[in-house]
Amino acid sequence: MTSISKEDYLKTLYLLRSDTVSKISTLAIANRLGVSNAATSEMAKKLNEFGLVKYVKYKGVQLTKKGEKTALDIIRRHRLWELFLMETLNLSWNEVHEEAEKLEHNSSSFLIQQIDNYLDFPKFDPHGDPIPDSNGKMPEMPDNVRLKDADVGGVYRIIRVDHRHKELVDYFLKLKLKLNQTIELIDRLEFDRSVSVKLNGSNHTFSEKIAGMLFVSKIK
Amino acid sequence: MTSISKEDYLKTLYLLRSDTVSKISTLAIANRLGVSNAATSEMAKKLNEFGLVKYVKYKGVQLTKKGEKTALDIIRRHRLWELFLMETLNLSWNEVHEEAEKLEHNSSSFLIQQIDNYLDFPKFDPHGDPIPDSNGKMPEMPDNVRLKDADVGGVYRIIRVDHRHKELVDYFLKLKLKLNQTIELIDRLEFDRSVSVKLNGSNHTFSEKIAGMLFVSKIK
DNA sequence: CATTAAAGTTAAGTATGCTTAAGTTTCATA
DNA sequence: TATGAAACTTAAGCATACTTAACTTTAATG
Repeated sequence: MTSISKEDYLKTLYLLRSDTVSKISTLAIANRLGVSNAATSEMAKKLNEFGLVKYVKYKGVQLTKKGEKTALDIIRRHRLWELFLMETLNLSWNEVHEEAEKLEHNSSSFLIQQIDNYLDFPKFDPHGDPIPDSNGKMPEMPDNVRLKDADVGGVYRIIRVDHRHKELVDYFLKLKLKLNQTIELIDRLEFDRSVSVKLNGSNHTFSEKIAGMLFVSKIK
Repeated sequence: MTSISKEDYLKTLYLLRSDTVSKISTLAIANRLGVSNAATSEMAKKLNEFGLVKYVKYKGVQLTKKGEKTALDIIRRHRLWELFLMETLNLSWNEVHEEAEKLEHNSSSFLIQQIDNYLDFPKFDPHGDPIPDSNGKMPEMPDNVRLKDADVGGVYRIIRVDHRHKELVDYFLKLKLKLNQTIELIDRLEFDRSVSVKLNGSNHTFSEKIAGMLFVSKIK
């Protein structure tokens, strides 16, 4: 009834939605998955028949409760695999994502439970993304903002990194930037909204775009 | 060029061949993979085109050097995954095989190298099957015989278990039978060729069929 | 409010890998 | 050495998931 492709569509629907938008356009899904629009329309129809999404022609695709449950399960698998590979094999941020993309579709529920257990039921993955529990409940994220929106003079803790851009993650790795490190927002240039920060005792300047990829939680 | 199905056919061809027989009938492959004969004939044709097997109609299928290389790589992946899951998650003989059947097709070469490294380049998997190295070289098995063919009065070490039958592996687990244990062949009934053995300080009787599933190496 | 570009859908076609049914080859044996 | 059963192959058809090309709907704009 499901399949790797279907799982990918459902996961993508979950990841593309926001607090305000739950209806996703077929174009957005297609772009994210790297397939044609036509493929997405077709799949939307099928997922609708299976009761996994609500799909109204020309009006976008929306996860149903049932679809959301499946999506959360896939996301759980993905994030647990990432953490497991980092913990056991010492892989880096950049090495685990691609592996997890495949492993998430190819392990039994039993195996996922064993991994969860081994990791002692973690709430966050190595990039700071929350891991749904076995009932599909997402842990609460601590209060956080993107570094680009943080207050000048504030002291923050890095709690999450957007890791969709390999090159950027490589850059972060080079800086030895890690989760839970303290980061101080020294200044922001209004000219281009770039920020100067203090991290690991050194000063760095991040463009607004880069600062948009770091999520931080205020310490003081 | 390859695919999960193709990998499974190649692996099966490798596992079905013996010292004397390398041409495998399409029927044998079909039975092992649980697909129809027709599917196997079709696939044989395709693998032949790819240069992975030599296939002559009505005469069976035989791995080429290139096909063998791929087969060995898949077998390597399978056995490394089995060992890795047992070592890290403490899974049992019976729990790792099915997982490895999927994982073997869904992990990068890089990940497999990392696992090999983590395990310190093991030569044998948890069932005693040899693990090809990264160049596709199979480790030599120690001299061994099936327990059903061992000498009465001999003292042996268990070095390999045929684990294709779940029910039998469960039985072995219940007996706490493990690799490298000492087993003594007390007697053999000519009536049905069943054997009495001493294992873990207790006596057991194994049918010829069961004794055929245990590979042992003579100690004295 | 008509127009049109962008967004989205449908249709036709492809590749993979399976099925069943029909047909062909092989080989043991009478 | 003819023959029939078993082994094997081919043909036709199906499901999934994709493509491109043609078409339809939507919605922003003059």
